[in-house]
Amino acid sequence: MDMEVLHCSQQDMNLIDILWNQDIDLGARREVFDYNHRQKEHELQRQRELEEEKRLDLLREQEKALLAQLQLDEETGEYIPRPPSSAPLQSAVTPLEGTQNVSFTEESGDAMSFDECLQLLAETFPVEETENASVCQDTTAVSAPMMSPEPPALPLATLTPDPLPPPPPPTPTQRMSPDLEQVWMELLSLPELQQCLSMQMEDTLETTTYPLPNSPEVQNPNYSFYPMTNLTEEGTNNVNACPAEFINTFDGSVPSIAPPDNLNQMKAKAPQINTNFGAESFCGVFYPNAVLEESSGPHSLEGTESDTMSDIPNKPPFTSVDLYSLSPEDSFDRGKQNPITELPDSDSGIFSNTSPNASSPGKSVYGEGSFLYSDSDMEEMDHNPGSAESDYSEMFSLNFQPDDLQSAGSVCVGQPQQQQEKKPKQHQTDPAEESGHNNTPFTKDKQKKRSNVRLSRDEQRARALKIPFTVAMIINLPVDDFNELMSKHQLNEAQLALVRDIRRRGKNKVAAQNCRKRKMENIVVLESDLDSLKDEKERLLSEKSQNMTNLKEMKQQLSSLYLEVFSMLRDEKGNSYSPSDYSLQQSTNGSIFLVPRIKKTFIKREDTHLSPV
DNA sequence: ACCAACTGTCATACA
DNA sequence: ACTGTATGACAGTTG
Repeated sequence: MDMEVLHCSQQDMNLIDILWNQDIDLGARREVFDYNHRQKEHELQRQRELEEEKRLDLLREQEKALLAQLQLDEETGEYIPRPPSSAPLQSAVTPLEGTQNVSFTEESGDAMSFDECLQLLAETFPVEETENASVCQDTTAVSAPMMSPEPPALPLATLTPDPLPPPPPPTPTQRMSPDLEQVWMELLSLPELQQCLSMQMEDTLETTTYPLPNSPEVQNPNYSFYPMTNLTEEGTNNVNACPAEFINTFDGSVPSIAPPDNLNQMKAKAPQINTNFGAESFCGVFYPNAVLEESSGPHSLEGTESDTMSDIPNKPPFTSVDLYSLSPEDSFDRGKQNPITELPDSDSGIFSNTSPNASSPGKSVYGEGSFLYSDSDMEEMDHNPGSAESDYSEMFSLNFQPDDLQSAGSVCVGQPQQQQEKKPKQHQTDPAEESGHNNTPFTKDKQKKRSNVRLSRDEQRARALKIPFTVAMIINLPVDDFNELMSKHQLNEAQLALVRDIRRRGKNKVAAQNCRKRKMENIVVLESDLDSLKDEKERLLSEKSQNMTNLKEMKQQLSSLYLEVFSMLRDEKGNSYSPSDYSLQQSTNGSIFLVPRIKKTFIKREDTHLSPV
């Protein structure tokens, strides 16, 4: 294993060094370079995983009968043998089954060739799966720290040449012998296998990318990618860690990859980012010259690479400013007090793109992710009608307007023009707002402008009291984090009061917006109900009219029938009864009586007898 | 100047 | 008790 890592990394590092020496933009080149390698090795890894899974299935069946010691597989729900070293391997491998199966089933055309490759691999390296499993375990163990008994990943600050976070101690089978490694390399060179791998890579590119320990940048301790990979893996949990270079490139986008339920873990790990990483430590290495450029200009890579590549613009936030635990005052000053550095180093620097789905407007669940939004991101979301977050994008954008202004130029991806308009406006209106006067409105969106005014007031208040946090942080941090943040900094009473007021106002503002939104929705619903009720009323009236018509017709028919019956009645003398003198009445038992009308008056007075017909 | 709509804020109740 | 949310009411801003 180590040999393989060293072997691959040596080649890779040579290439990298060449690129470095040639002053090539490593941000792009490296990705392509590493990407291919990663794809290939990733495919191999997956093949090994699959093969190992098959082997493990056999072992399970055999050992099930033999071993009394059983263990419940968390993934499959079935009991599997628990050897000292294989048990964690199983649990580490099984999570990948789903992806593998999907990938295999999808490529029906090359299934045979791929299976052949697998078969060849299985026959050639019957024991190597464990090594591969260790790799996978590396990923899964970190991604599911709660589930795995393995020790946590290495401290991020600990940069060792060993790319693997400390998985369980390597067993003899986990290490690849040089011979096997050579065979592996030969296998990799097989055109057929490469074709299969390329097919697999296309699938995995869209879904997942796994970090390979023997990737060059990981291998080299000088590259700070690896810790970032670890970090990301920790944060993204099951999200299938991205390649280190990707993660490094869009550190800010990582949370967006993570499902909402992973935000908590992200949040838990966030401080480590700050404490263990200097932003320049890993960005400056790879983007010594590009950091500032990327932070101020559109990215050529955006849109040309994969979807995840589009998140590159989010890199500057992390590169320039830490999360809130990193000297907030510093970031505050940089973001607001220094107009020059405001563009790249604004508060939005601490924001990263996160799925807003994880946050509900009515709750503080913006939590980590919400305040990690950059305003430009929020604007993008606002301008993206098709996004799922469109419902809440307004509120978010309102929340983060101050950062929007401050960071207008920092991540000017989509609307540099508009943001450039906003920024000078902010500076001009700030003094004006103090006097209660507002200057010309530049923003098209009145809503945004107002929120800007409001939040800029709070910003100014916070600035006046030297509150070392951003308004967005104050408002959107969860209670625990907020309290923790408060406890970390010695704030006087005025500062505390202001911070809590800002938080209260910010939350209440959102609540008011929600309330009004609901109110409007209720009005719409009520109007709709009113319309439907009107329609119902019309329908019922029409039905009533129809029923009246029918009733009238039936009465007429009954009257004619009545007369017809009367015309057929005869007395003893054969004379017909006069309808004016007699009437027909039906008793409860069904019998019909001919009742003299004259006697009706009688009936009232004296109960006369009725003559049955 | 007036007005309507929008928005932020406060006070209060409630969970 | 604290925090967040909901909502009515009020005031400021804006077109």
